Amino acid sequence: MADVIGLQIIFQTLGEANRLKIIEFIGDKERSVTEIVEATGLSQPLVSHHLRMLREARIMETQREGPFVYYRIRDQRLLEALKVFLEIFN
Amino acid sequence: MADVIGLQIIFQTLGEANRLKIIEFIGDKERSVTEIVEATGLSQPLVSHHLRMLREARIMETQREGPFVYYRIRDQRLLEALKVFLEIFN
DNA sequence: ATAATATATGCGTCATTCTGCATATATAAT
DNA sequence: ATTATATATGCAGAATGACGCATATATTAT
Repeated sequence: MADVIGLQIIFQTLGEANRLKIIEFIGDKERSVTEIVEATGLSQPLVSHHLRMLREARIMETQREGPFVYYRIRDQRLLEALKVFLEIFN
Repeated sequence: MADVIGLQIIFQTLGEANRLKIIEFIGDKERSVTEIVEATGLSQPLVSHHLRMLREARIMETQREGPFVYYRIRDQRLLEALKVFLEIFN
């Protein structure tokens, strides 16, 4: 169970309400920034800011298609791990 | 995958280096505050402070035995979940 | 080239959190 | 009661992070 300290950035990034909202909205799908803005009600710069953190933490990855940038969760096992956390802490 | 927002406190609490050190040291065992202080090299008040947050987040639970307070991880499945995170993010 | 839409970045401010230090409380022994 | 050890708490300063706003960059269409 060594190296847990390396997870600091991950948990730091997950420990913010708006980023969790974004993750919950994206789920196992792909979503453009605009879609995320509309779904969350956050300002576009704020969403971009949080998406950047999620990408830099390697929680999400992006794919540009024309003028749109689609975000998705990089490793779908993360969603399973989140379910485990939900079981542990109601 | 709803309610993920409820995990904010958990991830916030896990997203700090000293607390991760404490978790890593405790593992599946019980440890007194003094043992944690010695193992981490942190000051005793600082360790107490972080332990309080871990307890309030229901990540850890305590048991007093005489003058000692032993801390342990409340649900051992958390350790498995951390392993999954380590697999996802090297 | 200009305009329109989509996304990203820079900066200042406010709020939150970590830490050190001093001190308080709890338990046990003499 | 006093002393010693174990743990917890209060407060102030420093560091960090979120947010709003303005603006920059990228892409497509006219």
